[in-house]
Amino acid sequence: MNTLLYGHDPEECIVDVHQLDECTMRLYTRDAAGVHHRDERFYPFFFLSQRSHLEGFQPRHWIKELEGRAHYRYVCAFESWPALWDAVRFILERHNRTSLTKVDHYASLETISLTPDPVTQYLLQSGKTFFKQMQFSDLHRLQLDIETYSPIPGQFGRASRPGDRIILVALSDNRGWLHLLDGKELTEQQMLATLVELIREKDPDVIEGHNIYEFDLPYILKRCELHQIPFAIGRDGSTPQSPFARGVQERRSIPSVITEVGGRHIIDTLTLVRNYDQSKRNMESHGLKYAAQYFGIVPQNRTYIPSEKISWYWEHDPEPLRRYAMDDVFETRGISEHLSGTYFYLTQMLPMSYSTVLRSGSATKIEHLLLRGYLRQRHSVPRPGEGYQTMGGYTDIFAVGMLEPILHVDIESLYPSIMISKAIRPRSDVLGLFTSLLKELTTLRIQAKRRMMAADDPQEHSRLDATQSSLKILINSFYGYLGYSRGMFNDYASADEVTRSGQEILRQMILSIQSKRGTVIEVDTDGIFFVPSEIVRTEEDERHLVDSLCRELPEGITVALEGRYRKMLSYKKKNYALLDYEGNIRIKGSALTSRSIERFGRNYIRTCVSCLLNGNIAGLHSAYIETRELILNHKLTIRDFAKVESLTDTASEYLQAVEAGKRSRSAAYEIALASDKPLRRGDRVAYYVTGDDPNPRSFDNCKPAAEWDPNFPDENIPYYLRRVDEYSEKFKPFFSARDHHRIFSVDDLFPFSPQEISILDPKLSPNTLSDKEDMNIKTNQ
DNA sequence: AGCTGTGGCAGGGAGG
DNA sequence: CCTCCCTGCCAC
Repeated sequence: MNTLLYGHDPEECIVDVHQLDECTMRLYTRDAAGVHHRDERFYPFFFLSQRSHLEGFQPRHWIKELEGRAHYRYVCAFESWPALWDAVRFILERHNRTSLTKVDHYASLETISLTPDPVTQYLLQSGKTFFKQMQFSDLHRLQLDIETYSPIPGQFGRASRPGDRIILVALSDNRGWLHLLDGKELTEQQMLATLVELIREKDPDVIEGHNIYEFDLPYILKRCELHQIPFAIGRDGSTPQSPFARGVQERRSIPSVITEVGGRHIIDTLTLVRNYDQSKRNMESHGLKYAAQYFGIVPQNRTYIPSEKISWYWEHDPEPLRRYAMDDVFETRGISEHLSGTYFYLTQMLPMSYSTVLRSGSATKIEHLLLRGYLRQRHSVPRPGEGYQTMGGYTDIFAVGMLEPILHVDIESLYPSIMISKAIRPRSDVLGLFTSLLKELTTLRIQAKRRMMAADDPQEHSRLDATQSSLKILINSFYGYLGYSRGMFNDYASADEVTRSGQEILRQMILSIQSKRGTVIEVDTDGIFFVPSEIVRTEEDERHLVDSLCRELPEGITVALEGRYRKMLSYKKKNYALLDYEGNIRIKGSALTSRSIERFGRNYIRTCVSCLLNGNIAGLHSAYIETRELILNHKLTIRDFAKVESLTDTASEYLQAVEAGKRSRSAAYEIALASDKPLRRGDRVAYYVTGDDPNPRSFDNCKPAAEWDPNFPDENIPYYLRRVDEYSEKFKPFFSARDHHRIFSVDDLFPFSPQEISILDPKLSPNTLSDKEDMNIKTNQ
C-alpha cells in the first residue's frame, strides 16, 4: 500500500496507448426493472466522445453510453485485446494520426484523446518535472509580467489591436535574477524573440505570473501570432497549450486557458491567492498589489501606477514604469514562495501535474488516488451511485448575549477520525483502498508534524509544514468525497454514518461539559464554545478539564483546547464575535461580516461589536450618529456604499429563470446585462442604489458603481439611512427595547447619555440539551 | 468546462 | 404588514 502514495512517475500512470492493456473493466447492465447485473467477464476498453469514430468498424464490440459524463460519452468494450488494437488502428487511420496519447488523468479511465498531446507526454517523460525526491527550494521558478500599451488615452492595450503592443517584459527568478526587456530599446518582435531565448537559456522548471493564465500568456501568444514568432518555450520546443483545446470547446469558442507547456509547469499566483482566500475568506481582493500587502512582501519604496495611466507614463516618464514592472515580478515571486509549497508537495503524492493539482478540487484528488490503485490492480471501477446525503453536522446555540470568560474546545479531525476508527468507507470500494489510503496519509501527516516540531533548520521546518498541511487538505477531503454525486466511489449511506457519529460525539461532549458545570454557548460540527465553571481558574485547570473531556470520548477521538478568550458576543448560530486576551477581535458569520454587506455597513457593525465587547455604550451611539452623518453629508465614496455581488449564472440561465418565474429580477444581473461587457459566470458586479425611496425595488433603482460621480452624488440617502437602522437591529438582543431605542436614534431635546444603560445579561436557553431533543421529537410527531 | 458536503443567516422580490 | 422562495455568502 505504501507505493500508492509515491506517485507521479511513468509506470504509475496510464500515459499512452501502449499501456492500454492495463485497463480492464466489468460491464454492468440494468434490466427493465432497473436492477443492476454485473457481467463477470473483464474486457479491454476505451472511451470515446463520439460513436461515429467507430462507425464502419466490424469486429464485435459493445458501445455503451455513459451517464453524466462531460466529454466522453461512450465506453467501448472489446472481447479480446486484438479487437481493441484493431479498433485503435482503425481510428488512427480515419483521423490521420500516428499516435494516441491520453491527456489528463481524471480521464484516465474514460479518455483516449485523439489529439496528440506533446505537452503531457513531455511532462511525463522528463524525470525532473515529477518532483520526486525534490524539495521546493530545488525548483527553478521564473516569474514573468508584461506591461502593455495602447495609443488610445486611458485604454488598456489589447492583444488583437495592431497599434497596441507589449512595452515591457519583467522577469525574475528565485535565484535572484532580475531582467527587463524594454520596448524603448527593442521592437516588440525583438522583445518576444529575446523572451523566448531567455526562457530557454534560463530553463526554468516553473513559470509563474499573476493572472498569467488569462492575461500574460494569451496576450504574448496573440502578439507572437501577429508577428509570426513561435512562442516555443517548451523544453521540447513546443508552444504553450490549453489542456482543453479539443473539439467541443473549440466549436463553442470558449476561451481556453493556457496552463501547459512541454517540460515545464505554468503556475498562476492568482489561482494560488484565490484558493487561499477560499479557506480564509478575509481578503478584500485577489489583485497582486493587495495580496502582496496582505502577505507582507511589498518591496521598499514600491512604485505604484494605476493601470489606465501606463500608456501615459510610457510616453512621458517611462522610468517609474520600469520600476513598477520589476516590483510586480518581485511580489509575484513572494506570493508564490508563500503559497505554492503545499501544492508542490501534493504533486509528489498525486497522479497529476503541478498545475492540475493547483486547479483541481479536493474530491478529484481523492478519486485519482483511488483510480490509480484500481488501475494498478487491474480491477474494474464502479459508477457513481444515485441518491443523496441526508445529514450534516450538528449546530446549536444555547446562549445569546455577552459572555465571559470563554473556552473553545474542538475535536481533532472529527470526520477522518470517525472514518478510521469505525472503518467507514464506500461499499463499492471492494479493494478497500479508501480506508488504507486514509490511514496511510494520516500516519504520514503525524510523522511530518512530529519531524516539523523537532526541526531546527527553518527551511526544513517550513518544508515539513507545507507537507503536513497538504496532507491535511487531502485527509479532510475523504468525507466530502463520500457524498459527492459524481464520485465513482460515492456512498451516501456511509457519508450519513460519518455525520451521524459526529453528531453523537458532539452531543456527548456537550453533556460532559454541562455535567462539569460549564455553560455551553454555541456548538458547530466539531467545536464548542463555553464558559467554564468558576473553579476552573488557571491554564493548568483548563488543561485538566480538556483531558477529562477527552477521556469521556470514544477511543480514537481526541479533544484540543482550540482557544481561550476574554469575552464572546454570541448572536446566532454560526454568528459570533470573540475578544482575546491581547484585545484582538474576531468576527464570524454572514450576518455580521459578509462581502454582500456594503463596506460602510461592515465598518459600522465592526465598530458596534467592538464597543459591545469593550462595554463602550457611548461609542455605539456615536457610531450610529457618525455613520448617519457620513451618509447625509455625502461623505462616503462609492467604495463605501457600493454593493458587490458575484454572479453564478450565465445571462441566458438568469433570463430563462426570470421568464419561468423561478427567480426574481436582481439588480446585479440587470446591471451586468445592461453593460456592454458580456456577462460571465463568477463575474463580480458593483452597484449602488439611486432615487429617494427608502424601500426601492433595487433592480430598477440601481447604477453601476463606475457611473457614480463624486461631483454629482446621486446615491439614495433615505435607503442607506434605512440600512444603518437595519444593521442596528442586530444589536437588539443585547439591550432592553428602551435602551436599544435610545442608543440607536438621533438626539432629541435631551442629548444622549450612556448612564443607566447597561448590556443585558446573556439569555440562556432555558432547556438543557436533553430537553431540546425531547422538544424536537415532539414537534416532529 | 471545471465541480467535496450540509447547516444557517440575511436580503430582495412577489404576492397575499 | 406577513410569508414564501430564491440567491449569495459564510461556518465547519
